[in-house]
Amino acid sequence: MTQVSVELVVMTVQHDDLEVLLVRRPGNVWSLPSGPTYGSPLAVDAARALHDQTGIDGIRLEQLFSFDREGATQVAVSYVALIAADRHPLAPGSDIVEVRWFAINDLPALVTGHADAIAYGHARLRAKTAYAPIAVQLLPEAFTLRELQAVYEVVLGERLDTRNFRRDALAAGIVEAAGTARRPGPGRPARLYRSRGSDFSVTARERRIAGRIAQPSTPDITPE
Amino acid sequence: MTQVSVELVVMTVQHDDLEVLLVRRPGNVWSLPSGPTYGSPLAVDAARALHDQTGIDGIRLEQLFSFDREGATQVAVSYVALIAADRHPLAPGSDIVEVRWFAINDLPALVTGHADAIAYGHARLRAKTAYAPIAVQLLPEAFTLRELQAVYEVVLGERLDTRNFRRDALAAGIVEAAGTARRPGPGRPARLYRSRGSDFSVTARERRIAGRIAQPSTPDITPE
DNA sequence: GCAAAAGTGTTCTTTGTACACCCATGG
DNA sequence: CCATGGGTGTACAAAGAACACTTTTGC
Repeated sequence: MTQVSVELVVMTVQHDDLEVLLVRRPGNVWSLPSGPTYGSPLAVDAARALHDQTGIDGIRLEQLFSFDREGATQVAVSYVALIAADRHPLAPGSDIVEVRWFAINDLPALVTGHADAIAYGHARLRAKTAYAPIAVQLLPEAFTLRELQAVYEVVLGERLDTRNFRRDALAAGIVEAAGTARRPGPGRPARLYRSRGSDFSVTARERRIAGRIAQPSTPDITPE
Repeated sequence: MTQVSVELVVMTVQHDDLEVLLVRRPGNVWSLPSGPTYGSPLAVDAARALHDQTGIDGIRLEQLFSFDREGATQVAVSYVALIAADRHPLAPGSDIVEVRWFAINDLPALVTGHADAIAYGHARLRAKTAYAPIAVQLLPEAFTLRELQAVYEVVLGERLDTRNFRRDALAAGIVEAAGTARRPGPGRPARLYRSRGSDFSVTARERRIAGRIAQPSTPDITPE
């Protein structure tokens, strides 16, 4: 009976904030990019919807949750992704009037249920922080440790201690030195690092935060 | 286009082993209990399939993953549960020839993809161990700490240190004393405990184990 | 009195957290 | 020479891991 649709929670770090990608169809409120399935693998259908509606392509998607919303006749399989906004110019698709990044703490009115999906996507992202080198994919090939830390702080929504962060990031071996930056303005020039693509865990406070992710409000079934 | 089905990874601890519930339809190999959707909330449809095929009722389901398997025209939304086998007698449904618990390390030939679903369900269960009082729902109202430890050991597939386990379980405050057991055979009689329903974390090795759960092999989409 | 299971504490190591000052540069 | 941002180390607290013997009972 039930039909399947896909929807995407695509996030970025920009303007010192975590932002989500939203689209607006003519005469509608904002919503997550979403679309029907065509019988390809779901993730392929999701990638297609994303490409058609926002112009974004070639990103890694991770399945998030399948929502069966009150009164909906469809099951929406959602995907999350974290990308570098500046490497993915936006191009609204034909039935889309607007595509835009919104700060996750300052969302516009949304299609029912999409706010939940975003919240859950954010939780998943925070959780991954504890064991995956998430930030690295957001930064240019070479970056400073302060930039890396800034990304983590935005994703976690929490200030990190610089000394501990550096110690942990270096110890985890995700980065290797790559020269020295020559940024404009005053201040000592920073060292540059590049990703070593290995496994990561900034084992500290992130792990605590990561621990418990409740499922979104699909009602539990517990009769009697 | 795509249709939705539901399937269930229902687990128990029995015979010193973690077991999964499987069903067999006439002329078929074993499979997870599964069924179509009827437009009710998915979890309700899942509960119905479980009840119709196995006779099991009234259990708490948690969404696991949505599988879109190679060549399948359906998306299978899977659910996990952990129950006490002895409190749920099995009653094969009308189109089922056999319902049985199988040790998770000794599964029969299965419908394609179901082994993955089981493995992922097991991983999820292990992960929950770190922060949820999972074992308590498997034991009778009053139980000994050794019984509780045995459940954890089976779920984690790992031997735990008795002294550390007791310290942590008591410190976590999930159990309270409830008299003394008088089990047959030699040996000092054990104290009984009952669940206090509070939150739990046997914070030790479980957390390490819990950390990383990779998604099952839905192929990642990463063009270019 | 011995076999069987229950119960109990301490030490060491690792991980996490808090915290304040000097360094290199541009203007 | 000062404002700006980069970089560094140490001490304390908490959590985890390892480890062996005594107690209570049935037979």
